[in-house]
Amino acid sequence: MDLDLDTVRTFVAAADAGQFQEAAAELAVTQQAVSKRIAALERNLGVRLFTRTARGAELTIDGQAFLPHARELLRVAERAVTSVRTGRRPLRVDVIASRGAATGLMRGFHRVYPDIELDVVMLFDIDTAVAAIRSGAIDASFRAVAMPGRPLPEDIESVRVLDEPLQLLTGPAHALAGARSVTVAQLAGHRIWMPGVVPGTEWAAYYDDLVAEFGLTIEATGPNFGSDALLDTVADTPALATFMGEQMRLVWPAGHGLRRIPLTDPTPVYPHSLLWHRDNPHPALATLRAHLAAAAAGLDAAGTWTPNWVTPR
Amino acid sequence: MDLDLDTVRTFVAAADAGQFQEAAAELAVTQQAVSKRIAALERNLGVRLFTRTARGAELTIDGQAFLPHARELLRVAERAVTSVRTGRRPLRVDVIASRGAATGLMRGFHRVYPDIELDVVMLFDIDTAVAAIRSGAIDASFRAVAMPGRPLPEDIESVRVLDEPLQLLTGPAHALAGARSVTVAQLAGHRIWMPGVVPGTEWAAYYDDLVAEFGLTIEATGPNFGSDALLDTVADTPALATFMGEQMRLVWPAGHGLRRIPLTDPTPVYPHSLLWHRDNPHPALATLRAHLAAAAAGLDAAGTWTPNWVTPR
DNA sequence: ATCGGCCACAACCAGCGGTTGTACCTCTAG
DNA sequence: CTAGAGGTACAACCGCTGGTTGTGGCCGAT
Repeated sequence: MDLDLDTVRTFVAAADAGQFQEAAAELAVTQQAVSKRIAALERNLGVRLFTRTARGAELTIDGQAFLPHARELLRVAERAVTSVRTGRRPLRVDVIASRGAATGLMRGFHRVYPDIELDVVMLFDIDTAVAAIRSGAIDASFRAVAMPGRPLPEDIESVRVLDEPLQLLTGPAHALAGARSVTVAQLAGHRIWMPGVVPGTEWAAYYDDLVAEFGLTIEATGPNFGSDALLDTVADTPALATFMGEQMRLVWPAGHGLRRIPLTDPTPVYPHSLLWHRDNPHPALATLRAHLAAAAAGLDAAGTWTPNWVTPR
Repeated sequence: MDLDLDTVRTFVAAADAGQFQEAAAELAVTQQAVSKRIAALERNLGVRLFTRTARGAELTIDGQAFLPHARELLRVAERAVTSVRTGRRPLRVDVIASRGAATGLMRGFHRVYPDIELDVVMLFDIDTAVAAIRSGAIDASFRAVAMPGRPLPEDIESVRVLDEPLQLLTGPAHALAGARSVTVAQLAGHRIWMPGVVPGTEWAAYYDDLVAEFGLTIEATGPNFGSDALLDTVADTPALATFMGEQMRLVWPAGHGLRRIPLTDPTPVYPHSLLWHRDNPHPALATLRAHLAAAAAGLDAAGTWTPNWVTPR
């Protein structure tokens, strides 16, 4: 069984017209073609959709039930096409990780502006994102930090939109597992494991600064086998802990007793910025920027830490 | 431009597999067929969806943006097909008029149980509805009243689920237009116009009883040109008023100054009942009945009027 | 440098889905 | 009652879409 959108369109036209002939005229085909399409659709679905009368065709109950689904199908097909049509396409935003803070911000935006069509993609790194912004392939990008000593191109604008506090993630047997909160100084001497942090990226620079300033021990070695494997290991290893953004949503392994512990004194935060092209005329981009600016106005930098090279607020 | 669902399915399979060969194997076609389908899709959309590499094909940014729409399209197509598949199909409910109280009840049900799939149809009269319930073409029907002296067949069960108060609808120049509420007795001598009430139906019987008991003047004559025409006429004719269910949502003609005036002493109510087949095993039907029973428990019959032949509460 | 894995292009062919022509049904008008 | 209008279905025909097999080219790994 496979629906054919042309046939579905024919069905909707016939249902609206109340007869095959008129639908055929609208669709610029012969009445016989419509008759055959509907017959094929009915054969495929295994139900009768119209009762043929002397002055047309009217929907059966099955046809009535099918009609809204058919309309929805055409709507979705239309949206799918416009999602890749250049010009008046949905706002296309790149987020850094599907469960991170950027996704949360976009969800919040969508709640406030449900009528603004959005497409979300995930690019590999900030260089790809900047190139995509310049080429117009995307309209905006959430990036955690700017690289030290490497300013953005002049035609790319950016603004800090969210500071996401870092939390410590430990297993139940970890020495700090019972703490309600932990100061950064207390972490000295504990092993912090951050696999998958690629040297040379903004993340590596961020943790390098954190280590240098507070004398932590961060092991960035080892390949990233995915967050599931990371969580399993942390849960089972009393001597290991890791960092994680406060808003990161996890597929929480049941019964592992993992703890999320806030960091204080100061609280290291991931600075999230929105990047876009100076000349991008997409109307929804202005709305997004205004929305995020309003949301960011409530941020409080007191007691937080970031490397000194990040984009200022 | 017209999407082909088979092609879209191929696109999703290729995106998931990361290469055309594996997608081809899953779809039981040759690699060349997949290649041609994707090429055709890209040509139709006017964008490149994959970048071909030596070890497969990975999504472009456009491809990433298109992917969720493609998945959605397949989901909707799947739902469309199941909506007419016998067995495990969505709960199919007949409502008496698209903007009436029954629709409101179903919306409330959908809010509480958003995961229960629903299809709503509108049948012509109670006889059609009963036949459809007995044949299994629909699972339940909202009907306003039972006919006097014509009990439901034994295999059809029903329960009162809502009493919808009647309101008076007048134009701005009507004698009662300024009233906050109107007693039924005050209506004596005023012309109430109810075009489109077909003699012999439950509606006709309802208004016959109302007339007989309170001495009103109801004109049921004339064809029904639709609610728009009715509203226009009522708005422009000082001597005319009509009845309307409290929950009826109207396409309110702007600037016509129409007034909805509650009726009291007593308040005539449309009794809405849910009808279903004794032996219908659809699990969602039990949920709907329980939901409506809970909602109906809060009804208060004090000060209301119905004909004495309606299904008791 | 060669091999393996993957995608694209070419040639071919079956069948889907269109067209025209016609039959049949039903309601209505004379 | 009959004839005509308006609507749908069936039959025959055919072009083109979309599959197949065969083959070549590209890229990365050994």
